Amino acid sequence: MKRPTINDVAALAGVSRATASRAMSDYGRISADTVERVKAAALELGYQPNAVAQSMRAGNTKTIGLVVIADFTNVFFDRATKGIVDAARDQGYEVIISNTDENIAIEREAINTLLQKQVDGLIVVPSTAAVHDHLSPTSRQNKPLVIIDRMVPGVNATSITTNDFESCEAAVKEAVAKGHKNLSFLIATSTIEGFDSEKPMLRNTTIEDRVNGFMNGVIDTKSKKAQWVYCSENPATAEAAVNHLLDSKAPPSIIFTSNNDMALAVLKVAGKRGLELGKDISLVTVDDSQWLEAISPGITVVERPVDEVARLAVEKLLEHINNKAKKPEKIVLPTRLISRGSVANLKAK
Amino acid sequence: MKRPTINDVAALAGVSRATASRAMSDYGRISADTVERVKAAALELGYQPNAVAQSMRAGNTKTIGLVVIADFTNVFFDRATKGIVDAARDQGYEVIISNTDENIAIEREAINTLLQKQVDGLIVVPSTAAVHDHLSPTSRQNKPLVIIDRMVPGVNATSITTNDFESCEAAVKEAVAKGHKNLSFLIATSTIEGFDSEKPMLRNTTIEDRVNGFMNGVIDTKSKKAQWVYCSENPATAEAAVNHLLDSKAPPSIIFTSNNDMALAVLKVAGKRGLELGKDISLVTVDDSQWLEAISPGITVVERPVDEVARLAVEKLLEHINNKAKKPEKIVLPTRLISRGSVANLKAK
DNA sequence: CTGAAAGCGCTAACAT
DNA sequence: ATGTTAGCGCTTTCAG
Repeated sequence: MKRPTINDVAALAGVSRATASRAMSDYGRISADTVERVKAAALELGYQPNAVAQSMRAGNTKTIGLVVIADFTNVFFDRATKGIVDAARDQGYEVIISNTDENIAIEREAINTLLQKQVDGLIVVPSTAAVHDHLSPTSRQNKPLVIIDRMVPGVNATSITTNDFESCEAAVKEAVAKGHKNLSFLIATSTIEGFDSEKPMLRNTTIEDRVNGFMNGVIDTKSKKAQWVYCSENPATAEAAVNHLLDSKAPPSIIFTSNNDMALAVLKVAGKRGLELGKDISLVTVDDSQWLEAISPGITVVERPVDEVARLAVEKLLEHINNKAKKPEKIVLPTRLISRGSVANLKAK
Repeated sequence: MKRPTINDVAALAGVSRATASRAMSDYGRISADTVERVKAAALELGYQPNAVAQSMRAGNTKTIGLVVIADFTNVFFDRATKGIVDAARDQGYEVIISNTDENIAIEREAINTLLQKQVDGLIVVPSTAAVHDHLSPTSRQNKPLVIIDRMVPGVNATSITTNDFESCEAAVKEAVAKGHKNLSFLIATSTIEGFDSEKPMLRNTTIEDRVNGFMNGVIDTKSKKAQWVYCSENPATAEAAVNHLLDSKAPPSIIFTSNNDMALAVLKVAGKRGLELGKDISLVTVDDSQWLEAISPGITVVERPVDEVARLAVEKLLEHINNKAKKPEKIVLPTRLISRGSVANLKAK
């Protein structure tokens, strides 16, 4: 009743298990006749090789570990996950997934567990740029590592990120060109409670990049009025922050949000206040989703090449695993501003 | 430069590797003194147990395989995946993910690979109810299996599904109560090309369940006019199907869609035609997302308890893995109709 | 309380 | 062309 092993196959075929192994993997010198007999025996027994034993012997598991945060308000990480799983499978690798919920302690533990399970490499979305001792070559047993979505300065590993700066800047410029003079920015960050106009420490380079892009847009366009609100990721707080903006003395005509959590808050508040999107209030966010395009008006967005990020992450990781890669690379992929109806053209009036 | 093994720890601590192993796992009779010395040695060397070797010995991997379809237009599978990964981790299990894109050949292969990797159990979203030889106890080496989202009649395994029938029926009744007399149904199915009003073979019980729920609603409310369109999952085709409905002699006042792909098509077409949702055209769909609630008007939806599905799937699977489970169960969880503004109240006029 | 030895299933040197 | 043997790293009898 137990799974057949290569020994059973060998016995049935009347050969030694070394021969059986050779026959199954088509290596070494072996007669076509034997191969056939062994394969027939394997088929008859329903033999399936035990990958754990193979890993034990070979010293590799053909498995990579993915440490990621799950986020259901944008499809970036979901699509990245799918992209990575699919790309890995194409190369004969499976993926073990860990979700960190952006918690560094969980991230640490996840990486540890993955290493104990002997993954051949790691793809990580680091929860913070501030702590990275657990990503050092020693901590990761010299296993290859590719960091995606965010950079972690100080870690000697390949990273695949996106150039959010430029498109965020472009978004501001476009809004100003359309006549928006009173701008506002709603930035999500887990480093504070509630919301505040003071810029706090930002935990990751991606958000920093977006903020800088927005900022530069403001400077370049010489916009006088620009309000900044940094806000915790809590939905209720986000709505409060939006209300705060709209209740200010000089309410903004447009809100740029750093992610879709914040954009949802804007939509909700707009709905409650009866404000029409793209008319009474304008909105720009980051990370495209199908629904952002489908609703009316569609929402203007900074789109990031998530499939490309995923594809490259696997490609680069495997290069390192197979020792074909030299030095770590810092790859930054371009983003794209997709203009839709959520930004009102104030000049047309 | 190599990872230290238990032998290295034993050597450093001056004990046999059997003793070292005992010390590390706190089992058997062993002096507190030795335990301390061994653990100190382990710490000094940065010893991490090799889970592959442990699996080899123990005959289990503390890993489960998840075979799922990725779908970015609704969060059901994404959230299920997260729920499963998190629940598994709580119990000390990791999850290897395979995406099938609803392709039976890939599903077969994925299950096979997972079994070769010696997962302790499988959670599967079967791509079709029609084929299931690969899910039989023999094909899966008698490894425990839990099927989610859809039932596969004929497979002897625990399944966790949702009762979409009732809420879909309720949705129709509510719409009729609001004065809708001309109903339409847009059902996604991968079993046909293009779209058609003839009911094709449906590949899974979940869609079947929704159709039956809608159908029963029509019957119960004695609605005379009801148009049915079965449509391939292609976005362009879906839009064409919506246009077809709206261009018919008696255009429906409401469209019930079987999933969010179809709902997006309705939104797009409505946008292009300048139809206002919840006024000129009404919409009900299945599977809630944050954006369905955030936009104005919100979209009425049949919500399924995805987190509960995930939690239960892991719970039941582990019961089977630990031999605590008796017979396979067919668990059906209740769904809920969430009414929002996308269904116009025609009687109020 | 601890050590020696066996063995999980596999493959690659090393024979023959 | 095939068989014998060793060993990947670990845990668990079995002895002592």
